Amino acid sequence: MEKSYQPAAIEGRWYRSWEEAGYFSPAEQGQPYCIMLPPPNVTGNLHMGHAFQDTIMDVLTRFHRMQGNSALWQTGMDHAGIATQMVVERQLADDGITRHDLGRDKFVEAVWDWKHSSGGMIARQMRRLGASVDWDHDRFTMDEDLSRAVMKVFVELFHEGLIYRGKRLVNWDPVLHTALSDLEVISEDENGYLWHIRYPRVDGKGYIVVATTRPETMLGDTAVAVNPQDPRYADLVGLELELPLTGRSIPVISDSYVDINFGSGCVKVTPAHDFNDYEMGKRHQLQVINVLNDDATINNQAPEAYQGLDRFDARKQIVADLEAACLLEKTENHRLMIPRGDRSGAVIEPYLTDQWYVKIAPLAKPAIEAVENGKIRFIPENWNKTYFDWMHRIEDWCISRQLWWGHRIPAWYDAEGNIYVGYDETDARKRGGIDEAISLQQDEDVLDTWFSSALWPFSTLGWPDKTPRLEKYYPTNVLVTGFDIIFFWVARMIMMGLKFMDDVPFREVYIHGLIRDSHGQKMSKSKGNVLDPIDLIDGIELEPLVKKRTSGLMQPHLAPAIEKATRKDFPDGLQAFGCDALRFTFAALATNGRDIRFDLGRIEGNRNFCNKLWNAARFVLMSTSDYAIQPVSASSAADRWIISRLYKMTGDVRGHFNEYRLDLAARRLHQFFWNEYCDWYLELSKPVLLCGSSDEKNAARYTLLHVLESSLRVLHPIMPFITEEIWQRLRKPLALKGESIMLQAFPEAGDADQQAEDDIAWLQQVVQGIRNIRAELNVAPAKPLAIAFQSGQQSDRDRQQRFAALLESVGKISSSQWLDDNADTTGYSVALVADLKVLVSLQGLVDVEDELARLGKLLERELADLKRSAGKLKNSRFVKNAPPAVVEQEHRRLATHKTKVTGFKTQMEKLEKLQE
RNA sequence: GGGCGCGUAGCUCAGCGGUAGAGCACUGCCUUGACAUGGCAGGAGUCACUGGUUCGAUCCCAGUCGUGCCCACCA
Repeated sequence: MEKSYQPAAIEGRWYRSWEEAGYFSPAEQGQPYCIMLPPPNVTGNLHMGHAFQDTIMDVLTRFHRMQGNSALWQTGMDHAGIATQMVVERQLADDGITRHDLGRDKFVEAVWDWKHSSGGMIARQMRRLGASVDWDHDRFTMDEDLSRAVMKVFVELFHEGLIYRGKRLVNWDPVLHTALSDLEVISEDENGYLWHIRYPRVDGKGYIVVATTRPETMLGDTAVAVNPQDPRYADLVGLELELPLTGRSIPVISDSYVDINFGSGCVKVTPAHDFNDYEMGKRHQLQVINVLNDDATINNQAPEAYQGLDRFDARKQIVADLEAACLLEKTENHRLMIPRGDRSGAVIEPYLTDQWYVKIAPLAKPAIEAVENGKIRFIPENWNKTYFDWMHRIEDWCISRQLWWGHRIPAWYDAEGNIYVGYDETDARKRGGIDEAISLQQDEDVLDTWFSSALWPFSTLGWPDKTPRLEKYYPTNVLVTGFDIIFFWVARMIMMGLKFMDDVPFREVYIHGLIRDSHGQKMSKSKGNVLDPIDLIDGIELEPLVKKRTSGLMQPHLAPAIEKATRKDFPDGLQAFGCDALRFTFAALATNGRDIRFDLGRIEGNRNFCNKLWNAARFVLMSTSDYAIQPVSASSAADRWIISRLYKMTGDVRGHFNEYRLDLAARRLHQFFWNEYCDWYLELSKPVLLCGSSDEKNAARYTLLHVLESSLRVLHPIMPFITEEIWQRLRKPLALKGESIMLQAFPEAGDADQQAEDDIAWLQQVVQGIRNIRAELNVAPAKPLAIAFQSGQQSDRDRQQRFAALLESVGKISSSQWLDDNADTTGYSVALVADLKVLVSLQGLVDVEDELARLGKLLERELADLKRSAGKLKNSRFVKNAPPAVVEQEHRRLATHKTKVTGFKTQMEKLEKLQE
């Protein structure tokens, strides 16, 4: 074996071999266990969030696969309507063409071409991560099967009255020229103005002042509203006002929506361009005047002077014109929420159009109940509150998009505008009773991407056909996802699953945190703080990293700052840490419900852990390879101890995996393997291997191998590659059956061996006492020491005898002896193990004063503890009220501290006498 | 305006009713036949603040401050 672990050499090899062997396909036998991969966008690159999430899912899948379950991790990709269309349009733009130049069919063809040539990036990256997904059943939301599912759902919901077409205000993206759902609109605080405008009274008796943040919409005003409780305007209601710049006049109405205390208390009402005004307009039967085109320029409903102007240019012009007409009372700075499209970044307009909607209330009700009655459990639990909040206020879902890439809406119109819905035109005709003579036109729109994603848990398994896979794996076990798509995806899957499968899509939803950079910032291309998981695996030099981060920026002027920050944060680029170190780091950071600051220190430490594992294996193999190993049950205290610890660790890790506490599992594994197996057991095995009897040697060799092999299996879900590589090397010495660690059984926990645990705990205390003396008194670590024991119990004498050889080796002891209780110990340095004195001969080694100082420090600590224990026990309320076990424990502590205090004190007195 | 988090060692984070933990960083010693990506031994925290409940609070409750996120129609 190499002297240090070289991940690059083995990772790709093992992944290929697993995939070729078909190990990722679920086993025929066993309890079904299924996780749905949240399908990444086909345009996407694997980012840290994916890598984190994939690691969690892979750990769970491998863990259950090793328990003999029929484990399916369903993979696939999402066609991501808007995102994908934008990518391809941008490419066309490079050649100076628009999609309209190509026409719909040719454009869709171009998207498919693009998908086939460059849509597989994420799948390749997932392989680098070791993701054990079932590639044989890879799915894409635009596949024929899945499209059939989409059509069926649409048609059925339509004929049930749960999908309808309606004209109302939607969120309109004037750059992409499509409607968006509420969720795709991001509102953020931005700086703006509040303009106070005078609307003159038609009767010539002065004017009313209205305050607005959007003066350009006044062109579509059809009323001014005041609060009915507002005494200032009570007698104005019903009056007509002159709408400036338009020549129209509009009424004053009263509506309790108006806030008396905001602005002037008068609101201009523009039903066509504001959601609230639209509602108000309905209440008062106001006229709805749309003054915008679909690209947000002013249309011909407005005065000619403004027609064709962009809305923001029109705003400037209108403000100027009002000012010129002395109708602008004042302009104030004002913070307001600006809605923007999550893809285009364009300011969204409320816009009156015909769109398709899902009537959501009937679907939401059972979906709420499923969480209420525990059929679905959120982990951590508090997310169900977020879920309920949203589900209780949910509005009908706008599902039509004015795009070309996506599932085209299966609706046809005749010349009168009647609607016919069916799987295809023939079906639609049949259902509507229309013959060939009447010509029909299919709806031009496609469905929201999330419409097909909502069906993912059953469409990927074969629905609407009753396939064995669907039968076996639905409902799935757990959904692993980020909180950011609880509304977009999780809630909608629950609704659709209950509606069409009559059962929940998953029993648990594990919500993980967001991966941030080491400063707590969200990772994003424009911030230039993105880490590529593949770079963490393979490593990257500084210059290519800088180039990667600064090229292709939307705002190129940010490049210098990004370059500077990158050079500061990663002066040497990134080292190659390997996949297992990355995965282990993700697991260790996967704490419940908390965002994650990704810190290079952590992954470096875990890379070292891989190396530790590698070298421990190297040692074990070097110590065993030339021998025929006979399996034996452990007999020595050390052998029994490490097995007892292994059992404990295995049980703990199982529990942590089952509770989605990958962080605790990783921590526990690290602690066991490094601190118990390597630091203690390996060291304890060395003297046995060197000079034990042949039976003892065999037992030690077997235990070394056996515990290593079991640990590898417990580690495998988190670190698949290194565990497989080492496990393969253990097959021969342990005569293991099976081809791969992937398919081995996950170890079972077993009973603790309390006697062995007590024995080794004693030995550790003695050794640590000696080491402390050595270090504190500056005795060379390699210098053999003469040791004496004094006082203590019979059990101390027994143990000292049984472990003499181990003590000599691990404690670097040259000789040991027992002293009478009254023997002179002034020439010694002392460590206490309960009432046993471990004495190190000071002769010529140290200064008495140093020893006094050392003992003084220890004494001080014991005295403080003694005082605390005594104080507690003196408190009668404590003794009376605390549980007996706690009081008992306090008594034991007090006794121990007393013994130690006495021990240190007497030794110090002797030394002080010596000094005089 | 509502809701959800978070504030524990220099840093990143566990713990969440019985004497404060890990990794990294730091200090000292050590190239010991697995590993210097290492070993051994250390130093380091009034667990944000103020009250309350309790025999006992980092942990439970209330409030304050700081900080992050989500939702929401105040023109």
